[in-house]
Amino acid sequence: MRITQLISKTLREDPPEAETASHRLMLRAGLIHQVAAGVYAFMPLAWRSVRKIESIIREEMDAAGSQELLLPSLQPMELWEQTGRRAAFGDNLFSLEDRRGRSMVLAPTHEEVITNIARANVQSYRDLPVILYQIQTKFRDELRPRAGLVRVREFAMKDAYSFNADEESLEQSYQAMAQAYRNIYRRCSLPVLMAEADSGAIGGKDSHEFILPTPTGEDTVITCPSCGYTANAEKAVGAHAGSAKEKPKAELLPLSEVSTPGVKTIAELAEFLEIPEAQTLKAVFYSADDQLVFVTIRGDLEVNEIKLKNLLRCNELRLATDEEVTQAGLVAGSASPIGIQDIKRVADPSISSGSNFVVGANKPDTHLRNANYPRDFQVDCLSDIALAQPGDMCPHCSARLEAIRGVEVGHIFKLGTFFSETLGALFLDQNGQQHPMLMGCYGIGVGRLLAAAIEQNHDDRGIVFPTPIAPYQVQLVGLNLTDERVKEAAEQLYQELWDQGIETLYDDRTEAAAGVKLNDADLLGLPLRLVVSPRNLNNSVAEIKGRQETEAQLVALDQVVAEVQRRLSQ
RNA sequence: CGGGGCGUAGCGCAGCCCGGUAGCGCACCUGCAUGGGGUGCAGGGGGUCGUCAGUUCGAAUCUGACCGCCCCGACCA
Repeated sequence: MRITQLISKTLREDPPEAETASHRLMLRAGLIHQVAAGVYAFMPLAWRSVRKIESIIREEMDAAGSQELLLPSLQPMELWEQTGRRAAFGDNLFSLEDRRGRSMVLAPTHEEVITNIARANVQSYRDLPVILYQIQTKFRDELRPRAGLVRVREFAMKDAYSFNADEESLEQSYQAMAQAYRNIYRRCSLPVLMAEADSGAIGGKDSHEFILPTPTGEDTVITCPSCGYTANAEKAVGAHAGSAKEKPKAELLPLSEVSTPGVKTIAELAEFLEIPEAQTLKAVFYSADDQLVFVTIRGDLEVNEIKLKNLLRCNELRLATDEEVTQAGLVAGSASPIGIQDIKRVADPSISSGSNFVVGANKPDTHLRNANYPRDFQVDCLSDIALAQPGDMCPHCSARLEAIRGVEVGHIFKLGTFFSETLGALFLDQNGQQHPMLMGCYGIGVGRLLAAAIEQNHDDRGIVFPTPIAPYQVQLVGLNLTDERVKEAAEQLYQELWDQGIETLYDDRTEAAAGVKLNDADLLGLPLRLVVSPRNLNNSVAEIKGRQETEAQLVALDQVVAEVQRRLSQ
């Protein structure tokens, strides 16, 4: 490919809207073009990378014994109502009407359709296991697209679905997919962490996320530097500092009121009374599918809304509004679990990890000292709903946990039988007994993988493409192409490289200054750069340099192709 | 949906307060020079000023409504 034939241009300056490195560099290098919020066109260079990533994914999926197929994106709404996922996805579901007024969905994922395909084609345990996959565009009307290709509304995704007769077989499929994922990341030069993850409200047992660590990531994983325990913060279990094991229970003192004028927050309360935050209990109010829930947790901890949502089995969970709280007769800032009866009460076990806590009195400007569970109040449900924090103790080895930000570049689930039961995907076992198939699903975002690869592999000059996913392997730069000798030599090299099957991008611009060309080469970041110039030509050499090397190597012109081949095969 | 910001040439921005010929940089076109890290000089093309309505002799500028985009939060199989 010749740069003079390429449609996209590079930008000299950083696009101001781009906050993350991958977004900024992809715009500057002319890889992507935004069409709407969270909707991007892939320009020719990026598309070459995407196709390489897809090839890697296909190779690993096929090697793991799964088969590719193609599924429709346009699906009837009824399918989504059958499984209840119209409500589960809510406004994230893109929907439309056809000319007859039938409601249709632009599929955000394909479990419903694939399960129906399994139902129609699998009748016997002899047909199992089977793993199917697709690489297709999916649609999700995200509240807020961001960071270029990281969170978008239309995106290519590889989704694989396994159908198994029993748990053991499901575990095998799950492990095969996990290994395929590790292979894919390795080939894309992505050092990912495999983290235990929340499996969502609908069924599911095991679930793991693959996280690429980066400070600009939108996910947080909690990890143990000692034993390697790694989990998404939504899922992670941490033993909080100052919990019961460390502190023997003090003698329970009688409840007493204390005046706390103007004190609203836990921080203010702790400061006012000169006690640690862990010596208080915090009240938080949620609306779970429009039912008010009173949550109590130790003052220094935060509520993990995912855990709470799973516990309550609700579709929509949000903080209650001030009106809802007041209407329920609660006093925000001084709310108390003591004396609450008509409201659903949920608490974290941390409320019994000490004694003689300070809580609200449900009277303005007043709190109570020496509250103790269960002496002074009861709850409907006591369950771990706390957000794990760095500094907590690892549940496996008791080392201190750390927090890492990252981008989710893959997610695998054991779905269980939710879809197969709901949609009737049944099979007969050896004994003629009918069972729902066990299912797993395994997703990887293709565009996000490209963004993650750039996020991980760049420097202050531009992208540093990993060779397997670089749009081209070599950037051939001709300096001063008005010099006929240079032009001839460069053209000849260009021809020879392609003759040897080496994907080469040739900067054949005659008018661009040397600095422009060299900077563009660094920005695009192909693995190897070849420079042909009058200076080199006088000595019958060309210059070869790896993207991350500081010194170029001089190679005799007739040895250049061999040297390129040698370097690329390393 | 809450908070903040922005829509003027392909991109980045000024002009708007104080209404009166639409401007700058990059990019693009022509010519000459230059030729190893975003080079110089000269000339040139390109804009329904987001949309609609209103005020006015006259609106990029004032008023109103709507639309879109970005950032933070909530959300995220």
